[in-house]
Amino acid sequence: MSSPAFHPHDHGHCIATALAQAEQVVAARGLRLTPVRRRTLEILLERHGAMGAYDVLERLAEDGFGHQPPVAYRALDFLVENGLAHRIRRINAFTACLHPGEDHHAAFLICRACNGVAEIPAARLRAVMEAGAAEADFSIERVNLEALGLCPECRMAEAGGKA
Amino acid sequence: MSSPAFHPHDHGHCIATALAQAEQVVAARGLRLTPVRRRTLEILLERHGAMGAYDVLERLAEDGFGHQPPVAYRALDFLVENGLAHRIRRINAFTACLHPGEDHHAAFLICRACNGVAEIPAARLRAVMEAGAAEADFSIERVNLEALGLCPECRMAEAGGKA
DNA sequence: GAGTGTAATGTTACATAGTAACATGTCAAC
DNA sequence: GTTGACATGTTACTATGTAACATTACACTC
Ligand SMILES: [Zn+2]
Ligand SMILES: [Zn+2]
Ligand SMILES: [Zn+2]
Ligand SMILES: [Zn+2]
Repeated sequence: MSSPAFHPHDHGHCIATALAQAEQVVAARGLRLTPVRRRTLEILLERHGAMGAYDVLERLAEDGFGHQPPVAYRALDFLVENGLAHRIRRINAFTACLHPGEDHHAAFLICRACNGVAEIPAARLRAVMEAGAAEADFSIERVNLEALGLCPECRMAEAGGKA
Repeated sequence: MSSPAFHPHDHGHCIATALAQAEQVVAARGLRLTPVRRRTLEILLERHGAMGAYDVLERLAEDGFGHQPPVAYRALDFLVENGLAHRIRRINAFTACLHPGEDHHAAFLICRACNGVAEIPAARLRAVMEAGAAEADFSIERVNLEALGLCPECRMAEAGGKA
């Protein structure tokens, strides 16, 4: 199964399974998926896309949660630390993880036009990276593998716009 | 030759060749390595490390250049656009490129303790990334391949510190 | 060698992103 | 019902990055 992110699919299914798995992960670790945290995850799950912390915050505020940056950052950090979301450094944004629980190394395809994000498996990438690091006697702790470009839809739109 | 960045070496040589190559690249493109730009590159070249734009700016200001952020960002952007420096998104910083001119895709090993940065070849990484993108029908324009961890020296220091 | 166009530099002012520190609330355990 | 741990909220601030515009340097023309 390749990433459905950029293609039509039953996204309700994505959301349902991601939430269910999130519950499990959190329970297994003896942590709590509190209202803010859950809502934050739901917001991220609305699209296969990335959202800035301040956009998330705005949504949370609308829902009656706090209005200050730490409210969003704390929830987002919680999700990231527990593998329920990923941070996309390239665009200072966050995206929900589609298959939390599975200990995976992910890479990201980021559409510069629509902020869409697809998560692709990165086991091989990680391995190659580790090999390079070994040669330099460097010990890797975290990796960020991100590609910026155009998703199929936005590529069409750009090509069409020129015509 | 593996990356010398984290090991003792004749760094004057790194600097000299990088500057010479920079001159060539810029001349070949009909651009100008003006004083600010050159000085910015020299500052980045002082170490195999990453510097934030504001740190660079401070140094530039000391040398009599402007004191405002755009001064640094413009010079840095020029260097990045022409392959003379790289931007490290993970830590919002910039690092000099060690072999400009050669059209290369680089990955970076970033020491979280000393901000040291080693550039490693990323042709294979890029290829794997492209393969993943192809499956998702995504067209890549730029990639960021970064690993955070500890360089050999800082790893020793940390291990030693515990003892 | 004055005039003109372009690139580069500089400035002000602002936008966006992220965090430290502390006060308050919640809730389970004892 | 008190304690302790965690979660939420706030204020206030730091850090990073840009838009917009004024000024300067310099090549090129006439
Ligand atoms: Zn979906
Ligand atoms: Zn798109
Ligand atoms: Zn060197
Ligand atoms: Zn180090």
